[in-house]
Amino acid sequence: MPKTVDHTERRAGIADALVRVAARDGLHAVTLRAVAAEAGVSLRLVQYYFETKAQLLHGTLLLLEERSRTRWAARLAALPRPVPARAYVEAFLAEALPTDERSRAFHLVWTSYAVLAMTDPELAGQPFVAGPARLERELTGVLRHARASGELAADRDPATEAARLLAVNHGLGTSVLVGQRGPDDAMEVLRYHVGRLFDG
Amino acid sequence: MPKTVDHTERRAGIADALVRVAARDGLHAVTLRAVAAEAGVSLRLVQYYFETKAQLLHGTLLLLEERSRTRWAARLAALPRPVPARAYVEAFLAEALPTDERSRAFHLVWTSYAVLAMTDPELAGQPFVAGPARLERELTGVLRHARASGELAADRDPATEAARLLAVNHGLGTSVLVGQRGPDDAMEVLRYHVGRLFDG
DNA sequence: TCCTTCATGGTACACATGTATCATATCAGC
DNA sequence: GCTGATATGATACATGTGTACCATGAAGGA
Repeated sequence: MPKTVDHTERRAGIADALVRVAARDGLHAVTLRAVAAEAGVSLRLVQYYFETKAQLLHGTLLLLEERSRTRWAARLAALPRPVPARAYVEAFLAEALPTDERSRAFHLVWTSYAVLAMTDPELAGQPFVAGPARLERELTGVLRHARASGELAADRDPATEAARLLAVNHGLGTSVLVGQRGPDDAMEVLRYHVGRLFDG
Repeated sequence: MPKTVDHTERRAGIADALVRVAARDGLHAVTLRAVAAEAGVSLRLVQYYFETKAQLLHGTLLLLEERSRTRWAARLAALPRPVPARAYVEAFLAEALPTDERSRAFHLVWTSYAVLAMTDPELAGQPFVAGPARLERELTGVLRHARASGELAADRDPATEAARLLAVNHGLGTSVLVGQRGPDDAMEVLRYHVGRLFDG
């Protein structure tokens, strides 16, 4: 075998270019040629590493989800054990809000794709619904445990509280993305919410 | 002047066709020809009543917002005076969740357009950010008044609570649109939230 | 050394889309 | 009844897009 190129790395470079284009001009502006130009490669190369456009998008989303999972795991590892529910929740919220540029790009691409999945049953199955659903289950478990240990008040419903947390988080994220609110203001509201949750 | 046709009505018919196409196939599938076919008119007619595609989208969004405002006013008119804050909030939440098919189409189009506005500064100005912002101000006012009258606890911050309400509402709306949750479950969470807000 | 396979460049093709243009029927007003 | 503006039909055009095809350099194994 000749030339020997790291496909994973090449694919990551192209996927990053896609994310940059999408974050700058929107997902509708993501064309094979635009991604190729942004990545500094030829159109043919994008075709070579991702057979089709659907696979390009799919692969990019998978990469984003994997990185998100990694960051989340790193945050969790930095917490004391056993993990206090409040620290867990706050770590989650700090991760799931578009604060810096990278995070903004991530959430923008994700949200755009979610909107596509709303009408395309082909896309609906994949992790773009399952990811948040999984997070919600995990959060529910943490809150349930916290309630059992007395960290959370007994009259709180873990499942509903988890749904509420994800909902308020997503809603604030959207308001930041559209420029209605700054990340700091959004974080303020989230802190208020968490404070209410644990301190009543 | 000949023929005399009601332009407003014609435009409304075409705009409705656009909403149907967008709700069924997504905003990316909204093409002049698709809208024309859905409306049962020729491509030329769509061009005639909306000079350009941007104006078609813009006009449709304006129509949707006007109708939304009308429905909201009707709900408000049905409430007893002076309006109890809790009733006001519950009316708002009942309106702002994609329950039936019409509401789902409305929210889907709105969300899709909001995603476009995230990267297109041309679109960012229009009511698609101002609408929710205005609602948030109104809600803040109602909650402030409620706090003054004792209907809302004194340790609640009206502005933050309003932001939180809109955020959780939007987040739940999105989860319904992507099929993660049914409208009933979402309404359940909202009721829980409102209950917490007023009853502690 | 040669040859097969990988990596990459260039380009053509079919198709959809927004917009512009030409044509025509219909009817109000003089 | 004539006329001119209105409403609508049909179609052409330039452009962008995803995909397919052909060619070629590069390098490791026989």
